[in-house]
Amino acid sequence: MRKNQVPELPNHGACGQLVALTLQHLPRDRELGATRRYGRGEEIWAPEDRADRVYFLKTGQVVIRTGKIHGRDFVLQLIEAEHPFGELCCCSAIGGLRHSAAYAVTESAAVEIALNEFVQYLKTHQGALMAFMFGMCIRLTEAQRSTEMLTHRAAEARLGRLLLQLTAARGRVETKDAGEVALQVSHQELAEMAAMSRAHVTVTLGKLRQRSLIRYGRNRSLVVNPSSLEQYLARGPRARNPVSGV
Amino acid sequence: MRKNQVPELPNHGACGQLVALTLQHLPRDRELGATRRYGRGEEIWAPEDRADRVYFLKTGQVVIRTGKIHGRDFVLQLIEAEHPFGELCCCSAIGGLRHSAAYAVTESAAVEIALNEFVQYLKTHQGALMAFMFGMCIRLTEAQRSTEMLTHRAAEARLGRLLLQLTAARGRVETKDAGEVALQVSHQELAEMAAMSRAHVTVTLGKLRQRSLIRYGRNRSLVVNPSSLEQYLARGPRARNPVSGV
DNA sequence: CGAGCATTGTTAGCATGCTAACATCTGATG
DNA sequence: CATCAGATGTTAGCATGCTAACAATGCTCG
Repeated sequence: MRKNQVPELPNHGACGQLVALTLQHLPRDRELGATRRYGRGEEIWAPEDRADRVYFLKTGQVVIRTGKIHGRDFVLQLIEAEHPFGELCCCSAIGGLRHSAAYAVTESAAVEIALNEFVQYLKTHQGALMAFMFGMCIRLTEAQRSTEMLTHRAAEARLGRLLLQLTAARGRVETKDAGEVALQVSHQELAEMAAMSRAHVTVTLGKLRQRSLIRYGRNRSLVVNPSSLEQYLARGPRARNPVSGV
Repeated sequence: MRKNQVPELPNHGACGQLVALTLQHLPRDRELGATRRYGRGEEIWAPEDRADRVYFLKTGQVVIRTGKIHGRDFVLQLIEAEHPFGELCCCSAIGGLRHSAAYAVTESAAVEIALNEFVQYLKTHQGALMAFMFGMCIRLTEAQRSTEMLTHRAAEARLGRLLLQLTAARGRVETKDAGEVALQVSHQELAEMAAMSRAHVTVTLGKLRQRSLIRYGRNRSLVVNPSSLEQYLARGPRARNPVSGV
């Protein structure tokens, strides 16, 4: 009785863009927070810093990692312009500390707001609070997909699922009819997201390319065919024959 | 400049209990949703079901999994009484579908609320919305910790971190002075959370037991010494000597 | 008590990902 | 053009987790 029946709510997949709280929803008059600038690769916070501020990225790109960049740690999240980051409240942070690290990928600027100030703002702006809450739901969904991706131990499964996630989150449509999506990402970056070695990413991508599930080359972006890839992964590791190359 | 300075906000770790929205915050007069009952092991939703309802668990326990229970899938989240689940809004769900599965672990009862009804309630109850938002922050933090745990490929690291997570989330204090925490969990359950095989969980727990980082036995609960374990894991896999047994 | 069942313990052999090292290719830079 | 840095491609050997199967233990229930 709870299967796909008549949709009770319109199903508009991309509505995340519309409802999540972004920089545009904050007051423009600078009464909230102050802008900070970061150079390429600069640390924004470290694991042992207090989680007492929220940021909204104005320009550039920011990456949230599981730990300091020179350790054996991985990427948790990529933040694009306009979006909030560091938004986990002090209460939810373990011991009030970050337990993660944030770095500017490229030269970046972000509005930094003290947590209590931000919470006060949300309390007095119902719409912003609602939007922020929806944004949190979206983040949580993404985090759960990452978790799901990481539970796959086989390289093709893990990397394949990561690609599907990325095409959904930040893909650029390549061919309308074939439904292909282009990604701008290096093997190194994929390795850090999928928690694999760079070498193994290269090898595994090569296998997917042989099967024509993806296309790429030096200096050309990675083009994914999500539906074929999805179908391939759904078949399960057992059902796969080696590529029948000759 | 952003290191540990004077705390700007009180650091009360357990405040999650106080601020997250639970069943207690909903109106008692049943104007919201209806109670449903589930038998032990019964499916509450499947991956292909529409994500158009929110639940609050009244009694029992519920588990959210990455997929149907007989496949090779794993545990995303455990839900205890009073807490909400299925709370990812339709917008954030991919294509409006669940992409996860929920099962009653034990005989359970839950209030089921249509999503639009719930959103409407939040819109008209500022406090509930705020509490719900904080709850989402907590969930997101937990999800990111799970992700971090899964990026560790070595068995001791992954399982050890899972234990630390569990002691923080649902541990029962065993000895006050030694700071030990007891967990009620089977090797099978640990395997499903850490995405390992059951046999390997047994072996790895055995190693941790040999090092006196944990205690357990048939029919006795798993007792963890979080600080020693934390310290042990922080040393890193390379620094470890084999157990100097004799 | 005895049978059945779930949990924990153990092992051999296999599959697969990682490390490390090096090769190739491309674009940028002086 | 020559050089360099970064990205991709490739391989051999090793480390480690998994599969599968079975043993041992303790609880539950007739």
